[in-house]
Amino acid sequence: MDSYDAKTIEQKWQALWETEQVFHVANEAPGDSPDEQHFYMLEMLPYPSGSLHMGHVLNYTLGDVVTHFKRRHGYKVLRPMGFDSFGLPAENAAIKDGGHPLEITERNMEAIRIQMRLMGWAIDWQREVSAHEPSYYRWTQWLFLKFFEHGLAYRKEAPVNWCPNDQTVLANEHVVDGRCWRCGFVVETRNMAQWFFKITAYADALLDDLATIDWPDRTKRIQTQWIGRSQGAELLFRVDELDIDIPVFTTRPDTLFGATFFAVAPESPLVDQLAEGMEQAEEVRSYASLSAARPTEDREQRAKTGVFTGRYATNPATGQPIPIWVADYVLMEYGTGALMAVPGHDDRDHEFAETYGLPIVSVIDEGGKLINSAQFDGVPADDAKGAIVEWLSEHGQGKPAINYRLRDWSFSRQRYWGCPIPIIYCEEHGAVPVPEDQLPVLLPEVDDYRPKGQPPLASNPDFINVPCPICGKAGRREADTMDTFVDSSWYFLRYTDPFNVQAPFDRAIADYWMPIDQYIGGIDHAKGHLLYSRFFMKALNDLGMIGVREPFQRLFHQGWVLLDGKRMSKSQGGVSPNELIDRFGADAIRIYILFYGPADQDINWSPDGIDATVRFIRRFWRVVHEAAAGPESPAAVDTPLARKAHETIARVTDDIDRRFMFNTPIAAVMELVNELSKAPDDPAARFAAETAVSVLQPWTPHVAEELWGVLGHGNERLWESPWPVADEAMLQRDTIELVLQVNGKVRDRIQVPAGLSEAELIEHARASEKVQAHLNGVERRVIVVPDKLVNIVV
RNA sequence: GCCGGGGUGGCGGAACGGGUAGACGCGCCCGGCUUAAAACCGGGUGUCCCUUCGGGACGUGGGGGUUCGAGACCCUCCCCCGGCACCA
Repeated sequence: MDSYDAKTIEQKWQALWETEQVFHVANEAPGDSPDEQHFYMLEMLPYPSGSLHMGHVLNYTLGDVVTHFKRRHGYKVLRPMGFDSFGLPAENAAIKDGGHPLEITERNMEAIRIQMRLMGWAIDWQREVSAHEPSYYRWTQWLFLKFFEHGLAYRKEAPVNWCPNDQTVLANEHVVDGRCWRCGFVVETRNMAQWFFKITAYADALLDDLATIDWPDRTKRIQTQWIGRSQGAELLFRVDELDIDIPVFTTRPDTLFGATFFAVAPESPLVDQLAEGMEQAEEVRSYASLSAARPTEDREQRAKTGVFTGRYATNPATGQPIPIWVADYVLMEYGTGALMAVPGHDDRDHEFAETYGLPIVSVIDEGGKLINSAQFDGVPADDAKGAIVEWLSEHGQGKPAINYRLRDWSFSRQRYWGCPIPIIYCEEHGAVPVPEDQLPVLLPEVDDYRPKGQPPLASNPDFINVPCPICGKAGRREADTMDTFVDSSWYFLRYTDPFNVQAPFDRAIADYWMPIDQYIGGIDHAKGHLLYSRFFMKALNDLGMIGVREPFQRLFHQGWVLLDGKRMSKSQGGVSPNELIDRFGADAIRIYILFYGPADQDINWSPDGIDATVRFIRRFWRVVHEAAAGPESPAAVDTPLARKAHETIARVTDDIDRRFMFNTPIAAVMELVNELSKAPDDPAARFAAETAVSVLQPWTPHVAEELWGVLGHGNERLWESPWPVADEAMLQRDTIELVLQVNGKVRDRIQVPAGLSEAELIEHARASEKVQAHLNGVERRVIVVPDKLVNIVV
């Protein structure tokens, strides 16, 4: 017996897998084996800003176990890999260290490919896709044009989030606590013409379809809250002097009779209109411009302020005039930018009314019924909501309405390293799409891609100055590039058909594989990537390009690998998977990262225990070799060890398949190996060894393959051998341990034959001396759980 | 403020439908092998008490409850983590 040498074994099998491309799956010709079971396994693709860290190792090893498990159940498994290769980190690295983003990106990609091969992950490398390659982004541009054509991508001037450090606009999803999610700088609001995807058109679909997918509740909740659907009403408040009706959104139409003033956001275009011609016009305008300029971040911290415009609106319920104020607690971006203020039933309105001495009227009593509300007095508030809206709607002053928190996705970025937006601006024709046959619009070389507030592409005249596709007169290309989240919103579709030069993907092929059966990635993408991709899918479905409406049928979030309490990242360094592979071997690392605990739980990184994993593999190696030296196990051998082996098959299978547990199967195999080492002469020893090797294979594909050969299966390939099936009969026990309790306390444990009647079990219980010692008193009751326990209550 | 997740030995965790708490592993202790160490092998290891063979009490963040029986269910409090947040 040779001693276990991870490096030699791992190199040997990795070389074979690569040479024979064993993890490649081909697309069937249309009509071929339509009944074949297939499975699309995907983990979120890496961002090549450095090499992989232990968080990736966890992510991709999880996917790898599922891949092997499904393959060995006869599924045709698509498990591709690619790179989210456009984006700021590569560009920032290039600016910092010199060099070109392309060079840095491709260098990192190559390092990651090498790491992935060293880990032994079962990836179909023939389908590799990278966002920055023209063969890919050509289709990102093409999809953008389709969206543009159908009004799903549009350009408008709007207040957007500006990161002063990265010198670019950010989507709402990437502003965290008022700061840039990448660099942590406080985000400013700027008015800029920007490109948006009309994700709000799908707000309801994005909410409703959550019911159709198997996702963690937590993630669904994050998306639900982010979309923020509120049911309420739109009510009109008339300003007679100006002959206008101002709409407001409210979720509490039942409190309308208590609306004692009206408030408008400082940024609202109404401010000018209201102030015009009033004696306090100057005061109002300067208040509005001052408070609008305040960073949103501290707006909520301060005491509420406001100024009276001198105008009045009519409360549609009471017919009374109520003063119109401009107030900084009114948000332009929510509802209509104006609100009816009900100080009696809203804390914020109350605070404002106290500050400025405005009337406070209570319209709901302690019993939840309306008061001071004319004909609605006595109506329960919940019923009054509908009743009041209905009453108003008869006069055209209100209607039911739904409001969302979700905003359209702003995706233009004033940076270099991204997908160019295929639009040409013409004085006469406006934003003109680049004709399809001229795609891709290649990202040109530029000398200086440092952020200067102006997009770097703007300073490249050869790129910018092009004729208008419609009239041929001088035009200008769009100089912004796309958010990288556009690239990653459809990459999983390209994997299905990566070489297509006619279309981003063939619908029949994509329909065959989609939706993704199992997606694995970090929960940090809950309201970004995972929402954007769902939007893309729905839009593509509506455009007739794909047959499904949800991209990720089942979703799992791996936990974070923490180093000193912080998430591992590439920049942080510290733990290099390469070094660990070199010292301990990939199989040991794979087991180590999955044995730590449940996969959705965070891991506090510590190298303690890696030694133990290597020790286990060595022990496994030795015990299997010993069993291999012994005789073949008879076909239907029935010994305690054989039963343990069957039980292990059942446990491992159930743990992966039903429970998505990856740590407990390792423990189950360890138990089997422990028993095997204690019973080397058991006739089932060889069978037990084969079982252990076979079910551990998804975790340790290299050493398992090697040991499969040692056990005499050298002509087979374990990675494509059927998953073992436990014999039900062998899972039945003929004796069981009966727990004997008195008053719910365990007093004895005895071995009895399985399947005894209640009376027989009670008889056994009474016969126990240890039970008898505690039976001092009147027996009141006996509880029997068949084949499990007897509890005598005295 | 609103919504949600979690708290089990010295440590990571197991216990899946209310039925043996602590599987498996780390660490530690004892022993074997060895000139020695490493490696490896065997045994022990929740806390406390009965000097013992054996046995007993307590024990899953605190308190209370339901139940023959609670880590699991209910109420309440404490602590940690996440999402949303002047969202009308």
